Amino acid sequence: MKKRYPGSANDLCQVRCIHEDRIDRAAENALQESEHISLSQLFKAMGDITRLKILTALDNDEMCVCDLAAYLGISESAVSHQLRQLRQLHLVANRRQGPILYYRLVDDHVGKLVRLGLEHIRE
Amino acid sequence: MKKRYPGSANDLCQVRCIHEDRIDRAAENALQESEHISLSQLFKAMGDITRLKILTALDNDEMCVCDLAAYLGISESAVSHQLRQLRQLHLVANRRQGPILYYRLVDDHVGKLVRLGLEHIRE
DNA sequence: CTAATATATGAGCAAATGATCAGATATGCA
DNA sequence: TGCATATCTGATCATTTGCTCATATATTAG
Repeated sequence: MKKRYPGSANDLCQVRCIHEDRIDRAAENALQESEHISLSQLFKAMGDITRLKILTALDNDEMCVCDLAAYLGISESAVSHQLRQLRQLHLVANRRQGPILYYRLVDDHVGKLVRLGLEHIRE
Repeated sequence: MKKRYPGSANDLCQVRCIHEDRIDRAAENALQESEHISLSQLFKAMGDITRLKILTALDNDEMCVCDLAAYLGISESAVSHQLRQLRQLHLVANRRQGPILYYRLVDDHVGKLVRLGLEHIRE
């Protein structure tokens, strides 16, 4: 049941396309590429245990960089690097009080994602 | 305002602990280490764009390996490798019909996480 | 201004990751 | 049994990643 997949770079390349209709349907219903990129960046940010611990810690209370470093047992530099990523993804924000930057979650999306994720792993 | 953080490996190491109370509270309210590990594995699985596309495709309909390979434009081997990871995390399951394995989402957690994630990136 | 604190940033490196290729396993049919 | 199809798996490699170290910036106190 070999088929030639239309649009294939090389017509001679026989792609084993069992269900062309499903492939087309998947392509039609798919998210936009930009959405897939943004979504994967969001989940990737929460997919590192250090960043995840930062996020779950901030879900309780705002904390400064050296608090987080002491809590996590890693250098402040490492925390700062990770916080920059989380900032760029609009997951965390900060407010300055003198020399200290207090970080917090931007909104409750992270909290909801964590709770939903816990549902999955606890099943 | 230097403090020595109790439990520090080296008592001479002066950790800059501004808010020891917040650190203690974060530690008390924290998820278990095993939960942090499992959660980060879940999000990491969804944090790769190829795996995420597999998951969102399966959210529409079950598909076999070569369907997914054609849809994604990568080798069937690559798809199989990623599906193994998703299987091990109980995100996808399969049923065999002859020589073909049809993959599907195990439950709706992935769909919910995706929809929640989209809320965040669309804000 | 100078010193000290708090954080950010760039370079560098070891470890993790995702893809491909080659080869193994499993199923169905002649 | 022998062959083709569908999938899986191990090895390999280039890229990405997260940390540390050194250094730069920003704020406050003296």
